[in-house]
Amino acid sequence: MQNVEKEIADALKKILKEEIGEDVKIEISRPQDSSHGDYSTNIILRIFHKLAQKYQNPHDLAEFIVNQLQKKLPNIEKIQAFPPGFINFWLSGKYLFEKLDHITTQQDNFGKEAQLRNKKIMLEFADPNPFKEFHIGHLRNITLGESYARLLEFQGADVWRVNYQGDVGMHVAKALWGVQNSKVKMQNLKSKDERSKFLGEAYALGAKAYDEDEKAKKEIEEINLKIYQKSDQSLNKLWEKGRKWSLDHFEEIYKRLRTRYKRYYFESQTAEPGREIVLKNIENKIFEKHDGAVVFRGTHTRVFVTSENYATYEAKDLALAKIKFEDFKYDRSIIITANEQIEYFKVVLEAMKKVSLELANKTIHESFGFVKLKEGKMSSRKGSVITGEWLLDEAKNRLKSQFPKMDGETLEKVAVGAVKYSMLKFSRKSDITFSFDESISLEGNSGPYLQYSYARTQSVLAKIPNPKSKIPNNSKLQNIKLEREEELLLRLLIHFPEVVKDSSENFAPNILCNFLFELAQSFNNFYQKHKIIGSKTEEFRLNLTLAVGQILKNGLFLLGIEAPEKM
RNA sequence: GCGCCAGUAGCUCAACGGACAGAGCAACUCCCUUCUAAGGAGUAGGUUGUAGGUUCGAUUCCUAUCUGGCGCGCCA
Repeated sequence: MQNVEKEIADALKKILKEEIGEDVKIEISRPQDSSHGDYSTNIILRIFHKLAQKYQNPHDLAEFIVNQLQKKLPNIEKIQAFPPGFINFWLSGKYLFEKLDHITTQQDNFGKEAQLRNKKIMLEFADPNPFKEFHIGHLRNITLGESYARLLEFQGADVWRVNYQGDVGMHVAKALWGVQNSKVKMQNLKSKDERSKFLGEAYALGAKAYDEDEKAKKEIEEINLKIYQKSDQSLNKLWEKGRKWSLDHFEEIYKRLRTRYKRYYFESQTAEPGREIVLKNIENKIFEKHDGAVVFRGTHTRVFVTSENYATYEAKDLALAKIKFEDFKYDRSIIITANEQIEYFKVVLEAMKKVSLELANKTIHESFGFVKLKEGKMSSRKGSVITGEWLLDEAKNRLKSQFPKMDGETLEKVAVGAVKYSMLKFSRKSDITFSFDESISLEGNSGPYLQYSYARTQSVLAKIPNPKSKIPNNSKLQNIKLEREEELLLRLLIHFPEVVKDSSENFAPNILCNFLFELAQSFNNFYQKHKIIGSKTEEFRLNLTLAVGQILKNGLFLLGIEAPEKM
């Protein structure tokens, strides 16, 4: 199908070039208010200063351009200049009906683009640390990451989802110290819940001791070194056991969240090569020795190898980039972490630029905001953490008490959908204040609202034996006089591909959330006012319902949320 | 101390430098003999932290200032 935005932009570009003798960049957007048309541009206001001698004001120029454009755009039936100088475009009925047809034909592929075809993208997200809890910050990370992966794939990219987990380092040493000094016996713990809870408590114990007790601090530092060197047999065993417990637990969460990783990377695997990279580059002055440690002087100074001679997170990341590239010759490598690592990555990338310019240029750090708790503070060192699993279970329990008859599968889909949506609907970079009640809300701008709207479309369609056979041809449709609600819905539907593209390019699932919410609202309004089955225009309305259902399904998929047929 | 980010309705958040600053929740009115009421229609709620500036136009950009969060050589 033709791309109307491009048609408009090209036509405008040509006319403006004749007027001012140079190329201008034209932006076509969807007006917030539907009374301003299906597409709009502010280009006249932007370039008016160049033609101020020839025209009285921007509106006059806009009028002139509108006249030039008339009849040049086959899919546009009305063009209008609006003060102070906007130009607004309305799509033709023919185009709208063709598009509707296109949606129901394309089905699950509707909205797909080929922008990123043949592009290999490495996408690292989640990054929970074994021995520590999978908390709601990780939940936001994994939810954003999975959605981003799907958005990129929808644009044609070949995406490798990878997960980098810190199985060595001070946090592990603290947890192991906690294990050794805990009264609880590991062999008594049978269930996965008990085990992950125990590890969380052990970490809290170790972290507290590290801060408050000099002797414990020494012991923890020793444990840390022993793990790096793998020098202590019994400690190794403990480490392997705890590590496995954690990873098994994480695996269950990934499954519930419908995320599958292509590769797992571990810090135990990047530490040594990372250290080597750094040591190798002291002589050429990229890194420098200072107070026994090896540091890099960038925007600020960071330690890459400690005076105890083990690699820090910084050094490990240098090796990770290399290992990743050996596995998958990526065009782009994206790492998703919380905002607090922005400055950290700035310096690591500065160092990487000197060590390996090629990899550094392909690497992008994308961050997201902190998840605050409305109900109180969260701290893993104090053991007062809301775990991802707890939240999912809590959502499910509350749902169950409200809908006792709902089957287990749907319960899970809706509960997970509610939690995921609550992480996606806000703009990615801003901190969010997280509330249980809102995160598992079923009303308003929520995951379940979208799922419910989808189920509603399916429920209507299920009443008709074969709704697809009821799709009329276009010539028949064009004589239909549309109701207000139908027209608004139809004119909204068609923007889905643009929204997906926008959402993908900016790594902003919230844009898609907002659109889907608006769409569901518009459909529900239509549904409330007009009877679908048995109406005079039943065929058209079924077709519209089919298209809405399809877009909700595709959109929810891109958010990583499942769309149940029934609720 | 330095740096980064943010302050928008009672609450939680939207708004490529654009058109009367929008939603959801909470409050108040209505709508189930009708395809799913997890729904729909409506009312009320704002000097966008403060003071300047740039612009045809500023929540958005700049400067100052206040408040909050985060980050700053041996954690990850």
